Amino acid sequence: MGRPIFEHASFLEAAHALAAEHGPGAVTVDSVAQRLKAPKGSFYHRFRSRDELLGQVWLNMVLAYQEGFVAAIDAGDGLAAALHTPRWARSHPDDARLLLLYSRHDFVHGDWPADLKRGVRDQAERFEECLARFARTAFGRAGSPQLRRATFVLAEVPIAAVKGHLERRETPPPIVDDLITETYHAIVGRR
Amino acid sequence: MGRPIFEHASFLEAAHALAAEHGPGAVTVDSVAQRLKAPKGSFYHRFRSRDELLGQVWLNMVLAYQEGFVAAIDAGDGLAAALHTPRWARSHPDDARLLLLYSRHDFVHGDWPADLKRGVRDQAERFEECLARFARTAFGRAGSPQLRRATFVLAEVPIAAVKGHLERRETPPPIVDDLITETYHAIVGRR
DNA sequence: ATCAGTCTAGACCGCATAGTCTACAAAAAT
DNA sequence: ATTTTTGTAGACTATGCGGTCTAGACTGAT
Repeated sequence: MGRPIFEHASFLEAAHALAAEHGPGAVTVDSVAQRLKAPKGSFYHRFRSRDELLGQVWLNMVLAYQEGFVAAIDAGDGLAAALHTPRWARSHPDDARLLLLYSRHDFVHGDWPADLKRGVRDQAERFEECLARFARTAFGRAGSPQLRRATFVLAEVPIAAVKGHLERRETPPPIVDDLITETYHAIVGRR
Repeated sequence: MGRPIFEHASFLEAAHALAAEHGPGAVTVDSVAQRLKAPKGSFYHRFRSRDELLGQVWLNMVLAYQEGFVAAIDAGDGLAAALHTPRWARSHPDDARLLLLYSRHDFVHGDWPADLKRGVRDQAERFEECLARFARTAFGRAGSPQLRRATFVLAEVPIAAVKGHLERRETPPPIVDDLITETYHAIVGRR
């Protein structure tokens, strides 16, 4: 076998692992390279910057998270969408920690690389579209107060209910689902 | 007038202002000193380290926030305690941003200075005591599930409901209080 | 008046980190 | 066989930061 080749994906994996272990702040170009035993030059051959690396890591996670959420909304099941967060947190504890405990800005400080900006915008749009669709079916229309309610019940509450457990590195207990469900019924009614 | 004197409190104020404007990460010893036109030496004359400065800033804010919360619990008014967060966010938008949008660890990385550790612990204890007291009056006892419910309804939900607005630098609209109130009644019942 | 203690003043040091540069080795194209 | 391309290799640079150090000015006690 000839000289080693360091793949694009390997850098993403290494960065993801480091972030999961010590937080996104600990993901430095050197630490990533060191973990792969790759030289710095190889890194900068694949990535324009550290921001590009961490932006990709973040975007990948968000997209994976969003999939189940969008599917639940597509199926017209608002409660399932609300419960997607604790369920996903149980099956993907590392990603959940990174996504819910840190913010986008802990991954990429300042401006995002141009090509990723696009992906981030699309992702946000798709999410807002889900909220609007839910608001229409649950509340009849998608005006500002209805959207506000939708955000509360589908995003804010589920995330808040799960956060504390993620901080303590626990898998969210069943009571979390109860709390989310009770809140859901209180806010949107039973239908 | 003789040479200038740079007070302890001035450093705290400058640090607080900088944090409010650009986030706690932007509070560097140099930036604080520069804002006061004080030399670095004066800073280190008053503070052992950057961590001590930011720890004090954080602790002051938490204590001020907690006051109203504890008062509501003392008065036996759980709903008022839940609504304290949006109300306080309206009257202290800067502090609310710093406290709710960032974590303790964004102020002091790693270990806390010994003397502050004490304050932080006391603060956490006082808060948990409030939760326990509320759990007893609202749910009859303060077992693990009751405490979990108390945390949800008094802390997690109110903070989550307010966060998005703080991010956008809006004052939380009245609907936030509605959502918190509806959730409160759903979780603890009406009494 | 003198001395000790307090505080300003800012140059300086050490370290971590993002990013560059040049050299070279292997593979692919011609 | 020769040239070009691709990617490894890692020393080096630039920058920003927390923290130290020494010099000296002001203040209050004696």
